[in-house]
Amino acid sequence: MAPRKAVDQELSREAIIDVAHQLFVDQGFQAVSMRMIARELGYSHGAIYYHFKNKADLFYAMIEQDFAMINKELKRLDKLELSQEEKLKELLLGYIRFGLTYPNHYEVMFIMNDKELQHYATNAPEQSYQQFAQAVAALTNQQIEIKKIWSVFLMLHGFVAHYCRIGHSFQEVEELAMSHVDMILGMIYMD
Amino acid sequence: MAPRKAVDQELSREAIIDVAHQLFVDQGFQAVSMRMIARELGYSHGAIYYHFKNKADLFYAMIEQDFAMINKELKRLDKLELSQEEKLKELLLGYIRFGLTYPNHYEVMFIMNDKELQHYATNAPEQSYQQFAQAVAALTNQQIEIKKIWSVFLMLHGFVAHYCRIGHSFQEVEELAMSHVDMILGMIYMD
DNA sequence: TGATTTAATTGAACAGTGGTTAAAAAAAGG
DNA sequence: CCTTTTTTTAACCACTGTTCAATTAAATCA
Repeated sequence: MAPRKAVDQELSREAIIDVAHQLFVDQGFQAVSMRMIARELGYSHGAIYYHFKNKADLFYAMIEQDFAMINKELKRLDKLELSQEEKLKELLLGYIRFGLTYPNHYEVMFIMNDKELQHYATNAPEQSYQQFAQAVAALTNQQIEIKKIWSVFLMLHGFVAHYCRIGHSFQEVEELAMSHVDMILGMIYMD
Repeated sequence: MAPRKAVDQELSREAIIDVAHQLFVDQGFQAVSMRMIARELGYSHGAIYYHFKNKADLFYAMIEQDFAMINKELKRLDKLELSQEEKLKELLLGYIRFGLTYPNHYEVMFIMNDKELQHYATNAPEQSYQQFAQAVAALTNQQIEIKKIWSVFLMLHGFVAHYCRIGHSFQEVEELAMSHVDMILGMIYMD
């Protein structure tokens, strides 16, 4: 039997998540196998089970990181020295940027409908939307209707969902995203 | 060996497509196997291969039907006796109505995402969009920018995709749909 | 230092799954 | 009766997630 690897090349949760991240983003949950991840890492598939209970456990450890990222993104926005209008614009554009920078996680949160994963992530989208809605309300001094915020959210979601699906990066569609956001802003400030 | 079934219950391409459609929409391309489809039909899995070359062939035949359906819907609108503004509103609302009345078809056409089928999943919706865009351009006397039409499409898509996912019918969200459409119309007629 | 314990890794094994093919069989049509 | 059409079934091979005894490097202790 082949020997255990030396400690300076020991496998870690982070290393597994990194590789799994690339593969999941590239091919989706179903298409990626534990053996593929292990092969990519240069380890045997059994080794992953020492660090993660199972495939779903690995997947959720992975997206937990990116939920933290959304919160960080919202806090980053709060600290910027901008006018309310500029902050609002940055919020909307930031939503698109996040969705297209982490398309797989966006898919899990707002698009994917996988029976196996649904048990874990059910209320996550709702929570995320609540944060978004509160930010929008604050940045418009509560002048905007609830219904309108919801429409704004769906308008952004439509953009991200589409370009997520056809696999475009944020850079590739940045200009379009900006014009999309401008139209939404025009609608917000219109009576 | 078990006998061949009597002719009055003969398997047909249509019957296979019907069952496959439900399963594909519910669970995605990868998660649905030829054996599952056959089991649901009450036939053995080999029988499907008499009617379709392989799994992808079955999927393509299925999606072709769906796109034919949306084109028919667009032509129906053209014949209505309404003003341009009313037609435009009916077009946008009709898009949502179609998506939520046939959520299975819509999901397969515009939401479902599978690497193995990405070529088809990007080209076919593109054609459908072109028809939609031409209709919008015509109903606004070509006064609307191309970019704006595309944004309108994505705004509608966001609405349909979301309520498709959580399984709401058109009736359940009709009011919200109308206010969503009104916001989009306001944006269209604004400079 | 050497012995022992602990942590990490391996690879075989299990119990399935998948798409696809092809020979055999039987119903239908002529 | 013979041919064609349709269906079944076994078989092939390459997968899958997961478990677990065996194995070995590192860490700890005497």
